[in-house]
Amino acid sequence: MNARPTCGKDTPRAEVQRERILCAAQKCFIEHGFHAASMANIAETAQMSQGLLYRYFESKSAIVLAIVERQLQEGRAHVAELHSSADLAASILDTYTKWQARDPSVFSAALLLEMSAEATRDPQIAAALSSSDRRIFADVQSWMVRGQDDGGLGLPPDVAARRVLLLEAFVHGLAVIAARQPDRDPAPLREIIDTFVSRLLAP
Amino acid sequence: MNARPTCGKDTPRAEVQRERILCAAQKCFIEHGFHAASMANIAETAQMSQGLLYRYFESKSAIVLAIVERQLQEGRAHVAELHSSADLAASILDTYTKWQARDPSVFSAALLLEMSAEATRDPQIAAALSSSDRRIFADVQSWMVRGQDDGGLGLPPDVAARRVLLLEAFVHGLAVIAARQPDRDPAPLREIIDTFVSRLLAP
Amino acid sequence: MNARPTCGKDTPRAEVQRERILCAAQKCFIEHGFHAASMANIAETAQMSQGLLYRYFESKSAIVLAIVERQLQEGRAHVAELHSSADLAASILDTYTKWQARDPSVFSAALLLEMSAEATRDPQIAAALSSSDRRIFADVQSWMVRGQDDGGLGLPPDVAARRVLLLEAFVHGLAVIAARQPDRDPAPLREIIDTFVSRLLAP
Amino acid sequence: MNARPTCGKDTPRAEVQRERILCAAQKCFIEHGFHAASMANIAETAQMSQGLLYRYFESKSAIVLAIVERQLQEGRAHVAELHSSADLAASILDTYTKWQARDPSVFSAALLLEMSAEATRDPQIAAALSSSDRRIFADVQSWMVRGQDDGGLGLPPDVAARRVLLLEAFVHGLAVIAARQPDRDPAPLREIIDTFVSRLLAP
DNA sequence: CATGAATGAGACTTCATTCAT
DNA sequence: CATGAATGAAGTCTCATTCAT
Repeated sequence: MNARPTCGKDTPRAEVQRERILCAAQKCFIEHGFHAASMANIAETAQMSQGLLYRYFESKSAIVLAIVERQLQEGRAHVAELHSSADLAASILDTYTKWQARDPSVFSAALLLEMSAEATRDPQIAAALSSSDRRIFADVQSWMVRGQDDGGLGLPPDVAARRVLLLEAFVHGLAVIAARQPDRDPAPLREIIDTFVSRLLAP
Repeated sequence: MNARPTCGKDTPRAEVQRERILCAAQKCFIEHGFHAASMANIAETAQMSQGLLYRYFESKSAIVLAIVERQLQEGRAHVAELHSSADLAASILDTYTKWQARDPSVFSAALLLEMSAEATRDPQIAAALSSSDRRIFADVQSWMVRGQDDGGLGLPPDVAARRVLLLEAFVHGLAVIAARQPDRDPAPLREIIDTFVSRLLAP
Repeated sequence: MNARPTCGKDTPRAEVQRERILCAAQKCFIEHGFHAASMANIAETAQMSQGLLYRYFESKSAIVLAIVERQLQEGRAHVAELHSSADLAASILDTYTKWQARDPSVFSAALLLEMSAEATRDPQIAAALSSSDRRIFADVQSWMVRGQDDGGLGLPPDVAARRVLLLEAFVHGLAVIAARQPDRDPAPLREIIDTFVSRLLAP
Repeated sequence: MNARPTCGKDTPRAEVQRERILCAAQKCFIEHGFHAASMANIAETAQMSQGLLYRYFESKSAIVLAIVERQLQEGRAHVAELHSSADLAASILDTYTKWQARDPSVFSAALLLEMSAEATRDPQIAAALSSSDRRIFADVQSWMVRGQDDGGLGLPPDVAARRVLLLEAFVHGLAVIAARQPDRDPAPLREIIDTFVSRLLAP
């Protein structure tokens, strides 16, 4: 019954292998999408046999979920930087630029969108996204509420809540634009980001 | 409730069949995603044999492409209504509400996102989206440029361009939010849409 | 979701195909056992593609179950002949002889044993066997209870019940012997069957 | 409850390991069947690595064969007790009761049946069963032939041979009944065993 | 025009077995 | 002696596509 009786340990080896698999999987998922990417694909990219994948992950959907959570973590990290940043606009622009460049190393607009679409159908993914979104929301809101001498914006909670939502929509919208318009001139983007941010932060 | 709400057009026989297939396909794609939906699925939903699908479409990906173009058309129709609307905010809210409700009749946030992600990988889809986006962009921009006595905003072209982009990002971002947060209270959304629109249209 | 939307019909064609598959499956199961026989095996024996098997049976275990029920039916038919037979002993000997000869056409001692063992683990098979056994038990018992002028034995029900059980054990035991001792001289078998039957039918 | 009830023999190291493996294998085979039980399963149950299994057994089928021989030995031991027993009927009833209870400690009706079915296909198993059966046959026969003052039955060899066969069929038949009818009331069994034995031993 | 039976490739997954450590 | 990571073949099942009817 139990496929991995003595393996689940957090031995460094196992962790390295999981990383290798997740790296490969991320690459494949970005390149082909969650469904079109095959385990054969992932195994080849990770330079291991297909069978070995199953020593470290119970199923393909477990890998998908791990990648989803990984992306969410990276997203949260970005956001953390973001609101600690002196220059919110620069940070958003940086994110957008990476999305548009399709740098497969870390972050991916396509994955963000596919994850979001998949959340519509897969309850596990929906739960992961929901939990992550709530955490990010709270983080950003608390930043906006914090006093200005603490690096915050000093907004009342209800106002902050609305602005977080506004920001969330805008940033996610940039992901859609990055995916759909890889050749777009980034200059106007810089401008609208600046506009948006300055108006967002205005009282 | 009715499976084919927009299908009853008075078209020659072949066109009717294509419509039936596309309606079925749309339903299936929304429900399962482009890859997870099968031809068997579509045929069953369209109440016809699988073989017949191939008389009207060369392959599954041809159906996908047709659906993509269909969605884009519907999107353009929405946008046309939208900027002719006296109340832009109400129109956006209406769209968002349908997205969140997952009304399978016409429009789908999940499909919008999956299409956008897929554009990253499939050149045909990318081309379709790009062409459609450009057309929408031009439409909306020309509306903004048009004089206020013509129902426009009377903005200079370069300013209009930036605002279109801003609007595009915002609306697409709402699709992401609708997909990821099906249980979210829509009240704050109404507020931020109002805020956004009023500031957007402001000079 | 539904793999065979318009197929389950009892068209003659479908019935023929199901028969072909079951014939092939029976042969394979007898030859290799339920688990060791593969779908590839069955498909090849039935001279069709593996995929086609799934148009007529939902899964391998559905085929196994169908074969189990088929064997049980054949068993019941044998039993029906058996107790209508003027010569019970000859009928049992005939069954034993077929078992020992491993005639793969209809009946199989190996399958009977494997089924019985599998009933220990698979609830569906257990249910099928249990239901069939009960029916056979009742049939034979009612024969024994029936008056002698009706071709029965005229036994009281409780006595009949014990004799049916005794007979059941003996016949199943012959299946084990047939499986384990393919080269055994059948002569002593004839004798013990005669002995057993004559003592069984004695008052 | 204890996983290795009969394992604690005082043997050199290697023998102890083999025993551990065989005990684990027996448990797994009873629980899942010969084919469905995996080496991973056995290793886990034996609390050792999979690799180690191969130090003591050449292959899975070697383990299967060893288990078969083990069961046969236990069977012979039972039979030895049996015919030395003052009360044959009680001994058979005891065996049947254990079979029906599916006491995993030593003996298993399911394994007996699966072994017998497998003998139909695997020559090695067939040979093992055949040899064991012959030995048991001779044992029991010689007991029946022995004089009554020696604890035997004092039967002539040819009569004895037929009675052994009869007994063999009956006892194996009980195994089938035990496997197929786990919920059967054991009372009638006691009665038919008594009947059978008393008539068997009668001259 | 329409059907749906049929195919073959390929998907995910399991497993007996080997081997470096 | 012992481990458990690794492999590759094989298993079950799905699916886009074709074709005789």
